[in-house]
Amino acid sequence: MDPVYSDIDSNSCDFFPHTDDEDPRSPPTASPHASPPEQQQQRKRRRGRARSDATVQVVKKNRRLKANDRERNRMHNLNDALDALRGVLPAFPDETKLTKIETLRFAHNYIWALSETIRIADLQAGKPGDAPLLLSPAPSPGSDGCSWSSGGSSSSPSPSYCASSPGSPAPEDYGYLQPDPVYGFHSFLPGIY
DNA sequence: TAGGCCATCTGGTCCT
DNA sequence: AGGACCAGATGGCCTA
Repeated sequence: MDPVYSDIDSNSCDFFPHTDDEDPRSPPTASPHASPPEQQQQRKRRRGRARSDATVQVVKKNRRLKANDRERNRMHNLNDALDALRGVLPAFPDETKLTKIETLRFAHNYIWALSETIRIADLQAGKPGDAPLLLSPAPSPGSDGCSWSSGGSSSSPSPSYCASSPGSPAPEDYGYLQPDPVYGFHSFLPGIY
């Protein structure tokens, strides 16, 4: 089990074990002091006010806990979608799980590579005599550190959005599309080569 | 030990 | 009003 989750369990298991409208941890509001009858009404009013303040606090807290729960679920859904995306991307032999940002960039590059493959295949279909040319086996990073040439094509949109992504274009990122010395570029496009 | 990655909390904003 | 979304803050875990 992920240690984070165990941590969550240990820390937040009491965050939402009950419904929003009840709070067993509500602080007692009874005053320990006795008071003269003439002050009872005032006290009552004051106590009523205090209780409503406490109630407001409890309501706010419950609302916050509920929002936290929703936010947690939302992020879990996001992670599930990310896992699903990892599932359709070509797996690496070392089974290293891609980080979130790696997954997104990989997916972007992968889609682009597949699109290029289709586009170039269509071109080849129109020119049957030519030597087979699919994807450029060695995409070269552009000056932005993230785009690369697409086999001499100038019309195809090479992946460049990530250039605007802060902190990205590390060389190892577009390495997904570079020929791997061990597994080769074809490992990037299973079933096509 | 520093840095990267991650999950969670939180408050703000926008939308329905 | 309440939910969704977002970004910043925080702390834990892991690895070089």
